[in-house]
Amino acid sequence: MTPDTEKHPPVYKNRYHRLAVNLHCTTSWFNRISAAWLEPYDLSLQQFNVLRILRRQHPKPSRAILVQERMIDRMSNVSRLIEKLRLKGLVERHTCHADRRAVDVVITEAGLALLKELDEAEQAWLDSFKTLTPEETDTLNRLLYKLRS
Amino acid sequence: MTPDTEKHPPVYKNRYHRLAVNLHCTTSWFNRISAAWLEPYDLSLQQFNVLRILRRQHPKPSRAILVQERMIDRMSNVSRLIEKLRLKGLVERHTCHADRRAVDVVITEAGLALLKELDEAEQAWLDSFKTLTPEETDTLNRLLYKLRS
DNA sequence: AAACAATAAATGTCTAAACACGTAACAGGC
DNA sequence: GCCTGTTACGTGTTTAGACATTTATTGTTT
Repeated sequence: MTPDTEKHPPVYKNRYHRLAVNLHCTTSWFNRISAAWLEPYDLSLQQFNVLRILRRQHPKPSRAILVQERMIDRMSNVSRLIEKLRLKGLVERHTCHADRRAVDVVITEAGLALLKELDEAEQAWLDSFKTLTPEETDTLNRLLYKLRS
Repeated sequence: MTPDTEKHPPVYKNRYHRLAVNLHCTTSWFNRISAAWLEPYDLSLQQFNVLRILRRQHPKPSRAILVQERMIDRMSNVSRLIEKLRLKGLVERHTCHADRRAVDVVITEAGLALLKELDEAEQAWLDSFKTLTPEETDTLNRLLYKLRS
């Protein structure tokens, strides 16, 4: 389950080096469990997040560029991602009246319904983190935020 | 620099939900800075780690499957990854005498020299984490490890 | 020894990300 | 209105990852 790297750990130069390896393991682990919980719904974590961004604006439309700016993993491929959601019937896309370069994206009823279903399923995923106590979770949140700042 | 998601945060359901988003941001951030520091050496984090696994065994050869088991990001494409390192002259590959299904992989002098160069450059990368105090780093290490357990 | 299963690598295929570039629309200066 | 630069999006291409399948070799059973 866990990589053997943890059983045969490299000799850490110092605590910061240890953190680097630890973060690498964590990113790998996080990507695995995220993909796993969304897999039954045929969504990627990216797509899930875009849907949530759209829901936060609903019923107002969101321009594609706003979605891109708010995405966690920046990417230049928002067009393709939105197109995939559209093909699944989860969003609608209309060229913006005010600015015909721009695209207005709106989450559909189907999209909202899926998100609602996911909201419930999400708790099971979040429970993966319950190995940590509430206090530890708060500390981890604070430290991760500080790390990136 | 940081995604706008942090400036327009979603309404967190609870601290664990907040952790999920936080981890997503962290994985994204970590992948970015990791790729950035290795980019001048034309290595991926994966390739770097494989070289380190090989160095830990040096001068003994490592079988491909051992490398795969110790990799942090598991993947089925070890063959291709090793082939890329071989094309760069960083490793050598010989079919194993004892078991002709297996492949012995050894890091070359060039590979060792590159790693030595990287060891020095690595410190600059690790300094990215110095926003945390030593105590905070130890705490973070402990919490991340506990999180995945 | 023959048959069968198990193992170690390699490969094929499909999908997604990274990056650069192209295109259409707008905005401002003249 | 025309020119220039900028913006918003789309697309083409290359590369890497995920997953399944294939091939060659080894071990095991009878």
